[in-house]
Amino acid sequence: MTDLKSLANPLFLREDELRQGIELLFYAYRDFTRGPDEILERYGFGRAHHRALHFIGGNPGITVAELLGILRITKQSLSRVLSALIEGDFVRQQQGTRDRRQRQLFLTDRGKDLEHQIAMVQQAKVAQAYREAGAEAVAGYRKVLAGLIDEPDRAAILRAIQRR
Amino acid sequence: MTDLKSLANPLFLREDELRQGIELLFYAYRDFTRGPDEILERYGFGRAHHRALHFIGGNPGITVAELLGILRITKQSLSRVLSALIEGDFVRQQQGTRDRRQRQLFLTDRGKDLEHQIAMVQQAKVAQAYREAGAEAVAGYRKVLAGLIDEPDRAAILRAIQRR
DNA sequence: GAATTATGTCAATATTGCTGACTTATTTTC
DNA sequence: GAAAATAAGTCAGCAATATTGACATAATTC
Repeated sequence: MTDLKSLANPLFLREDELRQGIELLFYAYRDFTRGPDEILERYGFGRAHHRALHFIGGNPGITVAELLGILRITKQSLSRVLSALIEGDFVRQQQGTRDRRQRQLFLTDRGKDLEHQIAMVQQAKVAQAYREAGAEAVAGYRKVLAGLIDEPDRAAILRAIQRR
Repeated sequence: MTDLKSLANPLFLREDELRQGIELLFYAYRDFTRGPDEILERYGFGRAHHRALHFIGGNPGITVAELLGILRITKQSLSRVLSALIEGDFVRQQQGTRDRRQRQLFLTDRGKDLEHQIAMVQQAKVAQAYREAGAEAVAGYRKVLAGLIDEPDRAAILRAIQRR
């Protein structure tokens, strides 16, 4: 411990500790997306559809540009996904009130059902992990993940998340 | 439906708290993969190549089957990625010693360089988040992420991660 | 009125994943 | 020692998700 490793790293974060943190994120994300994938398959949808459903569900009236900013994909990629969701009556568009160029997005009842169905699976998984880890660990989990969000949007994202 | 809901919430974990935990994971993962992506692009590689490089680098001599089990993709998907890495002299194969059917995988010097280059970027990001959050938060982060890993492999993964 | 913005659309392409069928070499089992 | 199982590789085809660049329309802002 008082060896080369900590000398090489002035902040006492050993390389293998950091590697563990990185791999845990990989494994957790890998397994976290599995449940949703199985449900979505039954509707002919994929992960991209779920992300759209999720963020429209959590932000009713969100504009296309805002959604693009969250998902960090191109307009064309989102377009395909949104078209499918609108076509299947999971999402509806409404001309913006304050700016009529905008299309505000909302879940239909069907969309709410599907979003909720998937959310329950993910929430059950997170709830179980939270319960096993305890409240203090949860606070740490949130703190570290927040720190992994890139500036300069971190503050805005944290505000948006905690608004609800 | 009502069953799922109560399953998700037996310990007074409010839905919006769980949603926050879910979204933090999404945002953190989104930004966490950005740095690597930019480096990989210069080599004509993608995220899949990085995952292979990473786990071969961390587990020299890993077999194809073991790597498939970690990545949870099919043999054919891995094959394309592995072929490109071998072709470009980033990875080399060696017939297994204990079982000659196996091909053990190793990084070449070139592969180690690239893996290291990307690892530095990711480790810097994690180190910064760890520093900002503090040691106690880091423990919580790890505890919750570990809980998100699916059984029955969780214990084996945790052992493998901590072996180094 | 001109410039900018929000959205949508077209065509082409890349990456990453999938399935199913089959082969070869090797090890294990009976 | 023969049969079965296993590890790996390969082929052909397909699907989801992403990309870029160019262009069109409508509405807002300057």
